Amino acid sequence: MSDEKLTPRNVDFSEWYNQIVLRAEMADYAPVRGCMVVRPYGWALWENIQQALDKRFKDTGHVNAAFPLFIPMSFLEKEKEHVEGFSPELAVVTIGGGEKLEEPLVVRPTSETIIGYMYSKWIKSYRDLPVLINQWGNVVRWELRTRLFLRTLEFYWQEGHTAHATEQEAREETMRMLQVYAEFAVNEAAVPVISGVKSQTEKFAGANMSTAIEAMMQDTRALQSGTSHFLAQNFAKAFDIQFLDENNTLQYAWTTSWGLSTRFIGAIIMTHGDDQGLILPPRLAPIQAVIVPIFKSDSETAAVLETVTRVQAELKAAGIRVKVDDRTEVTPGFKFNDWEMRGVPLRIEIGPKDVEKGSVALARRDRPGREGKSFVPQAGLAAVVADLLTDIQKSLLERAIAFRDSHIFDPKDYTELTEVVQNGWAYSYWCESAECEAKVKEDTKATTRCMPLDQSLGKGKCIVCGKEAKRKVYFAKAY
RNA sequence: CGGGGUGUAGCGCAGCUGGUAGCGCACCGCGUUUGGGACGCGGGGGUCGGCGGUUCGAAUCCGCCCACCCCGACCA
Repeated sequence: MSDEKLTPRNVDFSEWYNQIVLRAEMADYAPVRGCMVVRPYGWALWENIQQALDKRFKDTGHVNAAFPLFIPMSFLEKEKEHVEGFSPELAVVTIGGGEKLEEPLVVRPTSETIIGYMYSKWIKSYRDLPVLINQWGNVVRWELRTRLFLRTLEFYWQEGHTAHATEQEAREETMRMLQVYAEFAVNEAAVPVISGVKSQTEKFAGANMSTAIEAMMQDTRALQSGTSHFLAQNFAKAFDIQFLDENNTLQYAWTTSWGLSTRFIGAIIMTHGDDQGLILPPRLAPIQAVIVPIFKSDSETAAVLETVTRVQAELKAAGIRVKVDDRTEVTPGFKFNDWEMRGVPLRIEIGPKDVEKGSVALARRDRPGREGKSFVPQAGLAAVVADLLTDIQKSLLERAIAFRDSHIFDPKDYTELTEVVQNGWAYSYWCESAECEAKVKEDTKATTRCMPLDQSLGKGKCIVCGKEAKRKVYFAKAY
């Protein structure tokens, strides 16, 4: 697969990205426009993402369930903003079993509506609340322009849908899950994110307030990598999710929804990858260490393979995800490049010299060439490897933070803002008017990404119009 | 939907002054190789996007259609 040099990032970032996805065998184009096949290596990464997130969801009291793929068209129409937001990108089934359907079925673009319908059946009392359900599944949005992982017609994700007795509880849930996403991104994927509130124009169709984690890719464009929405009583009213409270008063529930998709794989690729290929964070990497055996003669082969097998067993016993590349049809040099393309964090070379000296050669993926190489004894290798993986994880995060922070600017005036967003993000006061937001978008193609939560409120002038502004927002070109 | 482009082997391409298809990589077999993308020999694989027209003869010329890609509008 990895038979040629990658297009370097600084030559054509998009091309670099596409080549990595294909050559690392993360995904491939499907026969239907805009659809992709997630290949085993890409899916293994997704499974590790799922595990890391699912644990966090369970730890915060959520349970999993599965709702249908098809949603009656009329459900979408019950929430005004929701249908306006999603109708242009719906896939609709009109024929089933050869018969024209009474009512068209929408292939779910998101499941607020059908889950809202079910919640109205299940929720009758304050004692039924909160309902904290998540589902892992796929959805379809008929996008015009697609990119592997970043925007495909069909994508895999999880969507959490919760219902609460009070506004405060629902708001807390919205923020809790935003925090879960942020913590996951930073600690598992080494993707530093900025979390905050979306503007009214950027929010989810049907939400009162949307929040998101935003990550900076290496071309400085922003990638919304996870969202958490406070839906107020909008869907509860549309679907009659009502309950009797302690005082026997009928109340509408307060709901939230939150999601993170296979798009996150794109975030990992574009945060960490280099001109050799992918670099996966050790905590999520399907293969954390790959052993490349090296030998010439038959007599060497036996000795090398014996050592390789023993080292493999020791690492595996230590809980390290290790693979031996025992292919005989390609040379070690080919394998080095191949595993670099696939982003395996650590390579272990074992050859005749190592058998003789009782050593192995280690090469860390995040530091190319001689700098990342070391020669260590076979004795106690598992501990050394574990420490190295920890260090690689840490280094990746530090590097990504350094990149991000060196590309965030505080422009002095509007002219400077229009300049900095060409190669970075601007963090500026904004009056929160749609007009000023639209002006920036028209002049620069940059949009508001999010307004961080931990701001001390109350001072500053809008970078666009000069009026009083309460808080700052990130302006950036986005995916 | 507007502007531009491309369709020839799995991928990338050549052939386009008409004469019945070729190169590189990949793939299969054998042998030699193996510490940074090995080499030799042999081999398999193509309705030339589709339909129609011109012609003795079309990958090649003409017409229509289709698909995909890029730019824009739109977007998790």
